[in-house]
Amino acid sequence: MKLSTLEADLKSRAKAAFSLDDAALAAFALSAPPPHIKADASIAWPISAAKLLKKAPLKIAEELKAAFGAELDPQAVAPGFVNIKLSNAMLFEALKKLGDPDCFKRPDYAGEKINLEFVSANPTGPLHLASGRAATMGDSLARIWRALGAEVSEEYYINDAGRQVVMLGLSLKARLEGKEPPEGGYQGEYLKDMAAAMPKEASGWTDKQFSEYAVAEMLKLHKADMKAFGVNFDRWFRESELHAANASEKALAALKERGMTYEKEGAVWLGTSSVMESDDKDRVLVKSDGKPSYFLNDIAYHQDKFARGFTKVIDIWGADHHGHVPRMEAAVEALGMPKAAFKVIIHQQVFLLRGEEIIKMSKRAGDFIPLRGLVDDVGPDACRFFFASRGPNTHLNFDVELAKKQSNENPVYYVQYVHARIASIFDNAREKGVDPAAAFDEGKVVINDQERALMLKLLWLEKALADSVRDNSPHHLTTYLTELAALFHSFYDQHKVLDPDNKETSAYRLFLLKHVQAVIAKGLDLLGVSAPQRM
RNA sequence: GCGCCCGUAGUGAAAUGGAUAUCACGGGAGCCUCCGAAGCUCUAAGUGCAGGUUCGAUUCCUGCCGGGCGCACCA
Repeated sequence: MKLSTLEADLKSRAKAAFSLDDAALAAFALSAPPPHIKADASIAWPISAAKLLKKAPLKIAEELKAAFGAELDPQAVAPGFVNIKLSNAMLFEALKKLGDPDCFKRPDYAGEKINLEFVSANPTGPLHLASGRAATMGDSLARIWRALGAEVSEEYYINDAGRQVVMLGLSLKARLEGKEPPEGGYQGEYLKDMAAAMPKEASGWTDKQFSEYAVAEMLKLHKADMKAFGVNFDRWFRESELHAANASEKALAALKERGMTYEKEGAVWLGTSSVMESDDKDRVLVKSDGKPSYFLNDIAYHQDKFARGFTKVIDIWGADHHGHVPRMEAAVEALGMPKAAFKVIIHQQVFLLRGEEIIKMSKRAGDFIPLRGLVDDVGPDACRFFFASRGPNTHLNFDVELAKKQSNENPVYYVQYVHARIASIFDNAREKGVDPAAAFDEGKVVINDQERALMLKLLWLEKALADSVRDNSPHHLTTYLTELAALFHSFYDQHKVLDPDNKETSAYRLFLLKHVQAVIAKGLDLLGVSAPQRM
């Protein structure tokens, strides 16, 4: 029985024993007890239920304990915990369930179609380091949601229309002609490289052709960079697709029809504040020059996403855009979409340090650190594990030199080493003629403390995934994997797996390690990190 | 000024309101005749300040101090 199944089972027993409704049991959860408590799982619910039930917590714990039955060896402990232990048979059964490819699927994710948009950097320069954070978060979350049973489409939005793209084209043209980019153009070296590689006939191109060429080339770069980072987007969505379909006009018409707009001072406004009451002021949809605002285009884009049949539309934005969240939420609601179907995940920004100095990254000024360089230097595994290990709200100062120096001590290797070590043990078993899948008597094996800790830890993977989606962050998974790795390394140091004199123990330990290896591989895969056989 | 985010050991991080605050790097002391030492064991060091709520606060609330970001008919 999986821990989530066990939790549900115990919860329903509590529900029956105290004649309660679901709301009263909202806080009912299994959790891992602190190390000094000799139990496998712990329930703190009796303490929180004391007020509701008007009983002493410990009394509730005693009654809950009575409802659980003896096979879990439940103990009621002050101030009101119930601690349980899993029998060996339960442990083995639960471990075998981990092999099931669908074992993390949850019913509430069945039929969920999620559109997850992230990175979406402007195509005016190479991807810089900070994009690594959004890319890691987005792709890891997508993988985790898929493991839970959702369908996820990873999407990248390309602003390939508007003034910046014109400027990009003009800057490229200038470089081709050996001139400096115009005022407000892009100064970076990458346009010199691009100009150098252009076809001969380019000198006769129109400005529009330069723009299109530059965007197309930049897009190739972004795609290559994301691929090198292990992120595969399902859709690269161009802003120009929206314009070709008159999407902004349609979005505007929809908003007008729903009575959400008004005209003032020659512009068309959306009542994000006055009608929807979720923003601090109303926002312009059509500027007084008659052109759609960026906001309207963005609304059209989100309308398009919903029209494609997604049940959830999620954006990942840097904190520099957090002020836009209320207006976008209001707009989605104004379109008639359910509030809960749209979500913006905000992550704090990444600051780049060069020594003590903070680099103000600017594609225009050409001073920024490309993502590709770091990925090539330290590898995508170390990069992704590094970015994935922090919660979205940490304010991250990224020292490039330090990152290169420290890549050798990145915890990712500590975790990957588990996988490689176990692979090596299985190689060894084969060499010695030991059957790696030999049967053993589950009823007779003696499980030592470290093995028990390992087994339990494997079962808590479920919780790490649940926590990750709850907080929209994969960092719970990196923490979990590091803890699991520590338990393994400690076990490995003290216990020999292959023991020719004790075939039962060997078989049992190989069985255990097979599952440790599988969980490590699964966890790393959900982070987009490789699980090597050798290092 | 208003809004959002952050402040945990020397450094970087972890901890759905739970029990003795966890981990890595760095510091100190040890461990390779034995399946991979990218490892293990031991050790020193921490919740910005002041209140409040609570049986219980790193977590929630208020104020202060310190830092980041945002407050466009730009995209």
